[in-house]
Amino acid sequence: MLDVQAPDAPLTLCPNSNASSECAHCKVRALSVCSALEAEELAALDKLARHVSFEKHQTIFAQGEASHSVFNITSGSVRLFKLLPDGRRQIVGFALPGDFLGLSLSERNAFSVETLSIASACQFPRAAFSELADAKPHLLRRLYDMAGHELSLAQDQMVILGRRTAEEKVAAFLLGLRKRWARIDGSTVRAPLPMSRQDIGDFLGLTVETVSRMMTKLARDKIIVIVPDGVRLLDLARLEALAET
Amino acid sequence: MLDVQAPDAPLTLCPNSNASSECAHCKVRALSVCSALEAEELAALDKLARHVSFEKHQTIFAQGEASHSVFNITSGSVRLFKLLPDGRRQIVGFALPGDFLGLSLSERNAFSVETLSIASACQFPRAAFSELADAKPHLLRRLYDMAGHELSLAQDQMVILGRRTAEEKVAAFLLGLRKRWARIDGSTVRAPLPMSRQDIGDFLGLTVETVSRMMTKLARDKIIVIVPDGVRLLDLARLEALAET
DNA sequence: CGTTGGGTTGATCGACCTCAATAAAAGTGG
DNA sequence: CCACTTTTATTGAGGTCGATCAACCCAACG
Repeated sequence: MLDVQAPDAPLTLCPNSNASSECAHCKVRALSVCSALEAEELAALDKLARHVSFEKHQTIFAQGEASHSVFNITSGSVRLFKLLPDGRRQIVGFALPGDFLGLSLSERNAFSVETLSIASACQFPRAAFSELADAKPHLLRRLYDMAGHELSLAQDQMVILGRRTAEEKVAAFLLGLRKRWARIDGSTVRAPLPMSRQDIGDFLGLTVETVSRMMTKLARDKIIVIVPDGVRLLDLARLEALAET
Repeated sequence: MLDVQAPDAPLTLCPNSNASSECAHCKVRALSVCSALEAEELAALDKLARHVSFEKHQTIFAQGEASHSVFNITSGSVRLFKLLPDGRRQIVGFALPGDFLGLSLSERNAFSVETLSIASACQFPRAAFSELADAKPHLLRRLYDMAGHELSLAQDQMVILGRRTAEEKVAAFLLGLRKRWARIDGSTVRAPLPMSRQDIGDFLGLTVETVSRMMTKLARDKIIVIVPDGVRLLDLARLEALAET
């Protein structure tokens, strides 16, 4: 895993050979699938890794296609979504640096993934990765724990989608996102929003307009401040009261 | 795992010793976590298993409590749900025979589980089960694959909750449930509904009344027939058209 | 600058919720 | 097996939250 946040990182595929011994410098390693692996396992992973970079709004893989690779996001962020035949879209998640794409290792992609910004990732061939998981129980356990965590987040999202009002949805979304950013950059009140209002709406089961209205309502109530590229959470207590679990 | 569907099975905890060598007779083995395990692994699982039975509407475990056990449902069915402080409820899933409860192996239960009918299960101590998973890579891999499958179902449910109309929700629910019953009893058009309309509503993000109205609408349109304890799916094609992925 | 892709705001509409009544089913005790 | 209660399901009438439709704003960018 390269240090992909170097400003001059090329927007191209890097040859596999470049990836070796780069895990040691990886900024997201502590957050990602690679954490808590032994040296030998990390080395084996390293051998499979190929570092890739993507432009803004580029498709990484598409729903329904055969799945060739799994990815570990190293910089930037992406949206995971499902499309209905009539064009309705449900975003099933956003992946931030350190997040893993392809936990379910299925033959076909269950959703599409597009970047929200320029982004980079470690790419692993799916079949080889699956075999490595079978050969390295620590890795498999790590994947299992991550899948359990994702499952739990998905269930939280079901509550949000099924039983919360528009205002509660937006509050819960902002809190959840801030929490995830906190792991990455330690920020405590800033929540960058690399995704559009439309994306937020498609994640929360709302329209753009409703998301916008709820954001301005939260801002008018002095609970958040809308800043360029994100929000600042002013009143965590009231935000949590709105999003109460 | 006992043959729990014996009509005179007592509604009590069975001593651990009774469970040994019973996996061989388990009716749900082919469907459950136990499938695709080697003899030695199955024996190790068997040693941890304790067979338990539950009455109708009994709580198996509750949201927020420390998690002591994981379960494999052997008969009957249960609802998995999350409660908000104000009483709103979101059902995050129904478990049928063969389904596993506790995939995420977390310290605290993320949801509550209640039976919908009399039910029975194989109970395993969580800590010992987790250790066994680390010791038996086949078991771990099986758990991982099941978690990936559950995650995929959860994402499908997000689409249903976020982007489908009431009628589509009910149609998708009935189709999904029939598919799951088909694995168990091979039935092709019958979908038993052990859960109440309220449960269905809390699963789909609807009210009881709306569920009832949509069911009668589907029945009026000759797409389903409402029968005691369930529905019969008359027109799979039209039902699938409504639920189209 | 014009154009384009968000984002915000307002007015109106409708799908689903709420409240209420009734019906049907499932227990329960005699 | 039958009154009686309790629970669950259905149906109707009316209200509301969020969707829809439609302007308008604003910043980025060729």
